[in-house]
Amino acid sequence: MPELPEVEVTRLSFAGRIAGARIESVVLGKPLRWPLGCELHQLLGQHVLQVRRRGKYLLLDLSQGLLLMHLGMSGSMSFGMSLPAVGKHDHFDLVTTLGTLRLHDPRRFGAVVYAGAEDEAVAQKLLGRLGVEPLGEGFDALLFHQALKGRKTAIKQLLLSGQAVVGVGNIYASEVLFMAGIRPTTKASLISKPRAALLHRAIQQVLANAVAKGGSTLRDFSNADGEAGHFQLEAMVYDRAGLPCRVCAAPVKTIRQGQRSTFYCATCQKP
DNA sequence: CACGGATCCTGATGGC
DNA sequence: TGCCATCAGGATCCGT
Repeated sequence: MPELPEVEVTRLSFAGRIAGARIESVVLGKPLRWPLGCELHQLLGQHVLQVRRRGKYLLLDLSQGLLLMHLGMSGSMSFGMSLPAVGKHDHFDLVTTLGTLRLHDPRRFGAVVYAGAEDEAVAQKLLGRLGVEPLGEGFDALLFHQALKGRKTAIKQLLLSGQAVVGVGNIYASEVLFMAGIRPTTKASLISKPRAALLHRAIQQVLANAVAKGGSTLRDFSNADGEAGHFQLEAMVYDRAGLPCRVCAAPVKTIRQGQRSTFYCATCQKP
């Protein structure tokens, strides 16, 4: 589910309510992608100072360290004072004085990892090589064009890699390339400066709009209050194979790139 | 190093 | 309670 907009929508839905809370207990379910990396008692009594986001990671700043949370493919969170009983796919409960933050993740590609205050390496390993934030000051059109230079891979797969810019996943990769008029199979190195500028702007606009719409709910994504997103209703090409392009009415095409589905309009998007 | 593919896991869907 | 293949919003690891 979660690309940058869904992660940001999740963050916005509980960050203000958990700030200042004291951790009272932690309940673990089945193993997630990585081990938590600490004993549970190390978390107890710590306070949640604030909730930040880096790429698709949620970062809970604790009194003495950092809790990194990732939603993987199928994760979602809920937050409240009286959540339902722990279910089959609830794998992490952070019980605090202000409510319980719960990670629900059927496929368990998600993760919760603790990085102690003295432990720079843990966070560095997960966050150290991420590209720039698309909605931040550091996302510059010229630098973005530079990042495409020398990359032989298809632009869609480069976007997914998170090396040039973070947060663009499989839905929004197809969407931003449609808005920029660029064929997903185009080699990144062949994209001119003006077209890179179009793509840069499309990334900013599509992601910001998706956050405003509450993200995309294809199957079961919801924010920490259980509310679904609505961006998918206005997707231009994603999951629209064979349907008429919303601009030119030609049928939307679908291909596989790196074992992921890509959607595009062969008329509106040029190689 | 850059690239492409396999891989982790569970559930939904559709063809037979 | 049919069985099997395929696909699903991510990201790491491994071979070339």
